[in-house]
Amino acid sequence: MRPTVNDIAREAGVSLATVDRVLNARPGVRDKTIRAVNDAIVKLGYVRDLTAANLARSRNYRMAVVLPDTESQFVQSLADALTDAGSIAAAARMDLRLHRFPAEDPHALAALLTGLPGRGYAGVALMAPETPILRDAIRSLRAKGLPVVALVSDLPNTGRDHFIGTDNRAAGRTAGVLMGRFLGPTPAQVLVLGQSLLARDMIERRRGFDEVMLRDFPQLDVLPSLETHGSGQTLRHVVAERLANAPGVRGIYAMGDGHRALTQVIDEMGLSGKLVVICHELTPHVRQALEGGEITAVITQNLGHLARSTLRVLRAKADNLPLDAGQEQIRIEIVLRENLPPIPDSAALSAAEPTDTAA
Amino acid sequence: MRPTVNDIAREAGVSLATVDRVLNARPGVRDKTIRAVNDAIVKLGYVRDLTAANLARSRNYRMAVVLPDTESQFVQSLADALTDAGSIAAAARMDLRLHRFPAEDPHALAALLTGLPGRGYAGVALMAPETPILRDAIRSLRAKGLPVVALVSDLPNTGRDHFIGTDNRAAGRTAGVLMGRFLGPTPAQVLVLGQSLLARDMIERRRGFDEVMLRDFPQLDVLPSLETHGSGQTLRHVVAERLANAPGVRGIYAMGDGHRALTQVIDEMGLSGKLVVICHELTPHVRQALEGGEITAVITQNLGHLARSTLRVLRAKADNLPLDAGQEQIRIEIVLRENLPPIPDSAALSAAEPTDTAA
DNA sequence: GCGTTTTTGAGGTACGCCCCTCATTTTGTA
DNA sequence: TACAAAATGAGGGGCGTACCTCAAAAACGC
Repeated sequence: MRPTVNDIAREAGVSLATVDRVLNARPGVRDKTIRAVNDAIVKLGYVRDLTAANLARSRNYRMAVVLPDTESQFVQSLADALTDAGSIAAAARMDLRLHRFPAEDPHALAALLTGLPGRGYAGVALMAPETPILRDAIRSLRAKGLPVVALVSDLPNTGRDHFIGTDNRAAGRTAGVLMGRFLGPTPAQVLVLGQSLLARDMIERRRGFDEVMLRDFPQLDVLPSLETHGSGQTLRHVVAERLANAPGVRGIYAMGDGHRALTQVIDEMGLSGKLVVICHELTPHVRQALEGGEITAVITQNLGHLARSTLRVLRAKADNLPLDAGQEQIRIEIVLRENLPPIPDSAALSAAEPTDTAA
Repeated sequence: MRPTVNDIAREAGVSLATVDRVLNARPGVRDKTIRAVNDAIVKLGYVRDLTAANLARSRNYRMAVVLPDTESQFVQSLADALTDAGSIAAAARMDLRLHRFPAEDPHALAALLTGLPGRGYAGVALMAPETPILRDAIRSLRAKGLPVVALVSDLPNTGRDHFIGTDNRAAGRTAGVLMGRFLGPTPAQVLVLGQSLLARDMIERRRGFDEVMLRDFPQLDVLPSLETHGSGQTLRHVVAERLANAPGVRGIYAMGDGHRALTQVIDEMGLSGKLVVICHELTPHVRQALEGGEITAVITQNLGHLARSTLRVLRAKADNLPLDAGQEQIRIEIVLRENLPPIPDSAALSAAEPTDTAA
């Protein structure tokens, strides 16, 4: 049997009330007594039963997740992953609420954020580009005691409590090595695409990519980035034009989204499988293109993991508890056709339930 | 506020006792009443508070983890990861016990396993090669109601409840593509090492590797596997001899362990960075060799994830609950020097704790 | 309508912990 | 030594659920 608070009290020769005071860091206990209790805790190997503690506290965690209203598959997949994770975490008194803001409107975002406190929220997770007005909004949230967590793209100068996502520079470097090694020693040109060169993650990816290319693969000529501004139309034109005019192009690094348009151009020009194409984020389209051969490799992050990590971090921050750094690290994953993770069947129930609410 | 059993009782116009009977599928309730209660549950959106339920049940989960007593870094890292995960899960009434068995003694293993029931265990996770006697032991465990989970290497013909690990065939394929693409179009020879060609995982890796090599990289000549039988000595000799006599060898695929010896040979022959070396499992040695350039790429699985997954699966099986298939999938990770995950500092406490036991 | 069986209600205790109050003891200080 | 202040003990109510008992009510068969 696991030891309980009562066992500690007996072992330490103090009352339950004192044990409670020590465990919950309440004032009015002599150092000597504190030590006695802690000794008993160590001796008995006591571990507080968190489920019972939370039950007693009747703590619940309403969390806001704020995402841009982009219709991109990535954001959509992220939202899905968060919703999934949230519905499971509901059993642990989590209550996740998704909010969307107009992608290009920092003021609307700020208004949304400042409206959050007072509505019972215990924390906020946020995916957004950094702007001065956002910085202020985040500061004000934190001043009101709400932890703020940056999602996918970091907000380093806002005082956010935590960043959940990959190191984009390292991701860019990884794309670089793959590109370099896959292209081999023959000189070639590499096209780089990104919807906007202002976004922090794009800049960092590009920096990491260039770093490796310059250092390790001098035979490769990396062309200046092409901006697509999120438009499939633009991307198609720009890429088609480049591929037609620069016959030395043997690799494409797509830093942003617009994968569908890219795949189309490649197909139309009959170049599927003949180029090394590396992009980010394993969305359904990208998965298909990997299988089809239009895309060679994908640098991605596990959105399920990211979503669950978000919930754990928000919760830990709300309770002011430490994090398990190893668990919260979002890895940079490399996906090729050969290690494409199978799509888990959502109906993978491995056991029946006595009643349909028990799970 | 989340609805509770009391709310259901009120809504359905029945007593608490009846709600309890319905929720826990106890006998003696009319169909009509059951329906009324279920309607109330749906209407209020009731979700049973699992933590409170488990508390009331005073359910605890003593789980056995059985590993070979190999001194390999991989098994050691796995044991560490499991211990870590176990100590965290202790807060959720988990009680993980590690057992080791003599690696080459199936009888000792079987004896260990058959001794487990009756000692309060609720489940077993096991990493071991499949033998007939093991099959029987597992069947007998399951007959006694203990779920059995295979770790790292699957035990498909034993009726185990679940397998936690990667698809070794796909891992071999992944190693194959990397080898092929990294070596480029120039003809070359590839050395394959494995400690024993009888182990299921080795066979599957080799099969996946060959599959890709034959199909996609005909210019590469994959030499027959060399068996090292887990001896660093043997490995050193064999590899040195081959490298000296076969100047066309430009790639090494190390399917098993013995990475330390391999790194040494490569260093001694001044071949660091000149060969494409691909191996499995990111142990501390391998990490070092990746940074040093002796090893080019590693196919690995996240042991922290694997350990946590093990606990979740054991628990779900013990409670006969469904699994989140997506979460429990162990991915095949590709690690290069550029995306080497940083070692999380174990003292990465992001917040102070009132007492050192509260987490 | 009777007795019998089945269904339902009422209530209690427990799980391990949190959080509060009030009385009592101990400690430190003048 | 007396006194205030600090530390400790004792105890109760609660979180949401599980599981038990016993009595009361309803449904059933004849």
